[in-house]
Amino acid sequence: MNIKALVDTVGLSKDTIRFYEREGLISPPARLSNGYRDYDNKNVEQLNMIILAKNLGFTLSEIKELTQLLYANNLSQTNMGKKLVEKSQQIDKKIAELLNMKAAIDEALKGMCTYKEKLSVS
Amino acid sequence: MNIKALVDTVGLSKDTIRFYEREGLISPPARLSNGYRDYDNKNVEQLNMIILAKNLGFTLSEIKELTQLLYANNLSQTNMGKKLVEKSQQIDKKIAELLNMKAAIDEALKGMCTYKEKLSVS
DNA sequence: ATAAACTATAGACCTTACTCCACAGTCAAG
DNA sequence: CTTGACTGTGGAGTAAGGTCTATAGTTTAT
Repeated sequence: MNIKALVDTVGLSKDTIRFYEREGLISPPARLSNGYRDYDNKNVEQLNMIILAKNLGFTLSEIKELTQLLYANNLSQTNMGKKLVEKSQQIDKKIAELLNMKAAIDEALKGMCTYKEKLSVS
Repeated sequence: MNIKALVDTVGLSKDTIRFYEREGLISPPARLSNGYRDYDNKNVEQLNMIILAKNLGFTLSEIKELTQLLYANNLSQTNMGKKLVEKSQQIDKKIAELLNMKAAIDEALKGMCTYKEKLSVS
């Protein structure tokens, strides 16, 4: 698939996709005889993972590490295992923090309801 | 409390704290007669919330909106309620995405284990 | 065979979120 | 009453993460 199709599939700009390639966040796509890039499903998967991870506050260098763990086959197994467990724990922490924030928001909402009740009683 | 104490409490640099003040992310602290800032617990709370939210991938302008919702008293109640519910849903979505990523990581870990088993059998 | 749409590279430019610097006033300890 | 740690302001500088522009080759439809 050419870059236009990829842009339409993942919703990133072509500049961003090529920037990610330069930065080593996605595997360099195959090239056609004319020099055009020819992306595959793995690239789509990688980009979707990047979008997800970015939205969750991971930096590009963290994402680079993560995608390399998820898509590379050439890392030492024990090393990789250690890092994956680490990432998994990092994610658990983020989930806990999100629950925390949600609690603060719900608190604020509850406060508002109390206020409204007071209004409707008086 | 002066800025030094605040720095020691929240772990941000003084430059960052003053930057957040300029950007309207925290309430402007009271000033002593000599012009020094005099922070209170509300400021500490606000900064902790900012740290949390930043770590979760919210931009400063999103955080500005959020903290204004949580700490301001001068917003129209219905408007505020709507936005808080919106934020709450946004957070639910992030949690779902994190669980997704965790699944991908666990998948990779499982794959590794299978690989290891094969090795130990052969 | 030419216009319109696509692709490539290289490098300049931009925004966000800090971070640092210069210069000046303030305060507490010895 | 000076030295060292603190505070203030304004403005320049920096790193990350893109985004845009110029210039040039390719392909498809008419």
